[in-house]
Amino acid sequence: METAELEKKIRERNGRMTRVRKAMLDFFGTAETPLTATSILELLAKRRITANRTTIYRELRFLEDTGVIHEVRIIGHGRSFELSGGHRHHLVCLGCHDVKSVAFKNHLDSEEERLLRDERFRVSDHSLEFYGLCDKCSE
Amino acid sequence: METAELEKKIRERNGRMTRVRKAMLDFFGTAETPLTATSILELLAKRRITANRTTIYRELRFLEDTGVIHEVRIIGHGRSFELSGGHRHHLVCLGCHDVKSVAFKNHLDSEEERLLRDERFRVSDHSLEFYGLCDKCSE
DNA sequence: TTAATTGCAAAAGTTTTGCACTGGC
DNA sequence: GCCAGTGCAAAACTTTTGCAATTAA
Repeated sequence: METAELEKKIRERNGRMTRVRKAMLDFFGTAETPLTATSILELLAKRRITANRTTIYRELRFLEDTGVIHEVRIIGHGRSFELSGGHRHHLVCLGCHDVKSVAFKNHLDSEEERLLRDERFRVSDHSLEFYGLCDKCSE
Repeated sequence: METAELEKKIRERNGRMTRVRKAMLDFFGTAETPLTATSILELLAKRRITANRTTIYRELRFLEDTGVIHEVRIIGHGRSFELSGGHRHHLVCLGCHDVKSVAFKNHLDSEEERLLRDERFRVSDHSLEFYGLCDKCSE
């Protein structure tokens, strides 16, 4: 999503461009991995920006409600979020515990059609995580 | 997994067949949805079995270390677990919040090969969740 | 100005740990 | 009897809520 588009979405919700919000949008825009409340606090600290943990949680909820970010759940990690659009697939290294978001088209459309037919389940979204070893951790 | 096979795995780890463990194996064996510590406590209560929450967490860890169960992470739900082998795919209804485990073969092998080639990521496992509306909640 | 945002304190929920006691085999 | 399993209390984390103070527009 473009920065301009993000700002537009936020304005629509009567959102203001505050110090913390701006920094968080920046973090989400550049991160290659989903972010947790705690990791966001650490990133803020590096930039010498002080913010209360409560503010981060409230901001995460706001950005999620606004559709700017979405939640990601990965085994062995805390509740995390990433920018909406495109992503939703992750490579989770069981060695160094790093998580990399990868954007790629996959062929789950036929699977989703099958679920609608056989299970009468109407898929609107999906998430896919691969667990294994990254290049560095493969020895 | 067969009950006999489960018991064997547990014996190998010097595990004993206790009241709580037996009940939990039964729950996991029959549940069609992943179970959380809290839902297990509720199931135990229905059977008039009293157990401390700490015991449940310790048992979950034991069964996970033993390879009997594995963790499942689903958006909007607490940390949950299900019996290992086969499953790993879930239909998550955004209406009633029910989660159904479904076993099916999928065609991610070529995707995993691609990840090894392009990303040098050695996949050992994956998890796939579909979010949407179940039959009842589709109106 | 004025409504959104924030900080702080407190509460609620989840998960882990230490230690002494109990119970399966 | 031995050692795995358990309960209890307490601690460590994570997330939410209420309220008063602050600030972007």
